[in-house]
Amino acid sequence: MSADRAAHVTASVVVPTGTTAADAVAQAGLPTHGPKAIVVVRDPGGDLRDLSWAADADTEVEPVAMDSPDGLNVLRHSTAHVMAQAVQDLYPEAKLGIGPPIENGFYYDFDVAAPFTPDDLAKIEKRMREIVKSGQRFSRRVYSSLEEAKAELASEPYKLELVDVKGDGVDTSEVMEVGGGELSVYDNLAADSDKRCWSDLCRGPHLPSTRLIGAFKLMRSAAAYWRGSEANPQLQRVYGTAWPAKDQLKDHLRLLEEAAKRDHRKLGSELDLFSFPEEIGSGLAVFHPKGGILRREMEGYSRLRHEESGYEFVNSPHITKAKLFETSGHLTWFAEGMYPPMDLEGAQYYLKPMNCPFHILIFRSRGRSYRELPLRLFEFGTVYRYEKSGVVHGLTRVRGLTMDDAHIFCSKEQMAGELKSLLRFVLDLLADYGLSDFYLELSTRDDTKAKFVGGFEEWEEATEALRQAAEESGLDLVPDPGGAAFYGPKISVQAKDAIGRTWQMSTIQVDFQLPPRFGLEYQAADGTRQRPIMIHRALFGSIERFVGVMTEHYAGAFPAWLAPVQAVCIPIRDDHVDYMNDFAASLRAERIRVEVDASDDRMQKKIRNAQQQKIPFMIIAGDQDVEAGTVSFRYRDGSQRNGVPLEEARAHVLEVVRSRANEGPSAA
RNA sequence: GCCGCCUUAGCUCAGUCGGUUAGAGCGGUGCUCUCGUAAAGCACAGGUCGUCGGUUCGAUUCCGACAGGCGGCUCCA
Repeated sequence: MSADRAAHVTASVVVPTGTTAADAVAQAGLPTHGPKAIVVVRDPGGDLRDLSWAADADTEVEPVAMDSPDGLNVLRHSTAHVMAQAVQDLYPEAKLGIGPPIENGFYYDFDVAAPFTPDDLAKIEKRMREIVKSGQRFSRRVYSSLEEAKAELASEPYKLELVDVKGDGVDTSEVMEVGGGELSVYDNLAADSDKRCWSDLCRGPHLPSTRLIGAFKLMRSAAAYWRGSEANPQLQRVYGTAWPAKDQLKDHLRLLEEAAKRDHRKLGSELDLFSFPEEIGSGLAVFHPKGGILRREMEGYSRLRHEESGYEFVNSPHITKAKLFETSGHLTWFAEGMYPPMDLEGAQYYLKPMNCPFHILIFRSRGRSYRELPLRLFEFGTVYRYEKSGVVHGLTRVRGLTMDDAHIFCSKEQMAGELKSLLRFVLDLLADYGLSDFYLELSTRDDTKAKFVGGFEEWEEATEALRQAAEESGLDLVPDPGGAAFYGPKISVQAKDAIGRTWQMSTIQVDFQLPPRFGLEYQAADGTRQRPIMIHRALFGSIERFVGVMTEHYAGAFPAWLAPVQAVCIPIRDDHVDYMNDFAASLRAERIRVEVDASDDRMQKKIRNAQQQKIPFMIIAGDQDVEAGTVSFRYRDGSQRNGVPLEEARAHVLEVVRSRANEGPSAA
């Protein structure tokens, strides 16, 4: 049981034979309304049941409160139903898709003639309020047969399709509409009569009443493919959020605002870090001087760590003749992700979408001995990928990117150890940049799907080695069956940022495809020729994405060691400029990035400017400080340290920067 | 790539129901002010209203295509 869930567990109650869960909850004196209301119960089999569920034998159940993770899902799922009812009230021709709860909210898909406008959403929201207020009851009903279900759902083509999918025995566990051993429908009944207002094919469970929906808001509408496939028609998806109480909705909206303030695209231009000039093309960034410093610092520290960990640095060109990518197989399986070729002197050249083939050629440039393994080749390699126009997004999804890419060539025997130390290395390095909350995803082969390269045993061995490395890290490991590339399984490191959003960072991938394609081999101790195992890995993913993630993680207030400008000296009057220049020069001599603001702004304005630029140290001096031979610090958090002797001030800045501390600085 | 929305000064945004000189704040430049912890004052410069085409006597405004952006879907470092 997760800690999250444990915190919400209420002592179990017994539902006596022939009575309902609601009776038992009321009997136990548990809340039945308000944000902490018990909305469903968990039966001994672990399934969630409506409060109207009746026991056919004395049954011990666990009451589930609305503000628990399961309770929130129920709330949001029920709110999705309310929304669908509102939509069909207002747009009777709308056909229903699916409407599950998601993180922080829910969505529902509709087939409508025209997409929803913001005005439509406002109308839908208004209608939803009426429904919520009217206190409709959710009532479960089970279809006695497939035919009965189909007859009732005759006007809902998508629901019919779901019923049939279920009939096919396909796993539909992720579809809320159908599940378990029966087909059920939820009727919304008017509060004071048993009049049926609306129904939806659904496995439930649901809130007892719409009145329990404390707060909700429709967020946006967008198109989504039916059942997630590009080949299917697009439905209109409406996203909403729902909470047990109004304050929680407010908090959630505040969090979204906070996230918007951290948006690296916005901060990127505010802090003059990078831009995407239209003239260059979509998804192609230029880094301005300040963004350039960020990259240089990030790359520099990474280089240092790689050097210490036995990596060798290589370089490779950005374009190559087609043959290389024919050999590697990229042109057969990655062509749609590549820029089209250019014809030169009778040959076709391609921009490289990946670095691996180049590193392979370096491995193959001469005979290799087992004594050289593991051979770790590292490069900040810039690659170009033709991303579909709709997916390009800030720095996190671009068409030109620089990977901190390495390929490790090792023997089969070395693989497990190498993976283990590699994962440790990855996590340590990310932690040095201030990311510390991780989980891992293990992407494995899905045997029911596409073809795979390599034998079953190779896959097993590599997957096991990855799994062991992951497990030894002690981090949560989320399986991602079928997520592997066809040439090998992988671990990806997901990092949570300062406000809890997760980003895919590093990937560690075992490759069975390329070594044989390029005929790689080395000479073993016994004189035989062996094929090396190849591991691909990128820690930042791409420098561009990493800059974006760091920007959002720190909300632009970078740690002093990364900050493009580490200190600004602010003279209070013109005649303090020389004093500040001298002090700045003494810092600059220690490679501190320091500026003196000698503009004719008032010092309050200079502080405001430095604050907005999120500069770690503001160093101020006026008459008092000049006379005393001191300076005064103001930090980003507004805290101050006044009258610090010059030598001490200098040592303080150096200490904070050189420690690569990711917190502060602050006087606090 | 698909669906919807958006594009006016370096930035954030007004505005034009199709009609002489398109506005504001910030930012920039100049001058005045010389000031102790988040915005001193004044003045000036800056826009062929994303691009191309169409409709019209006349288009920044209406229509279309394209480019770029935003939110999703699919995909992904």
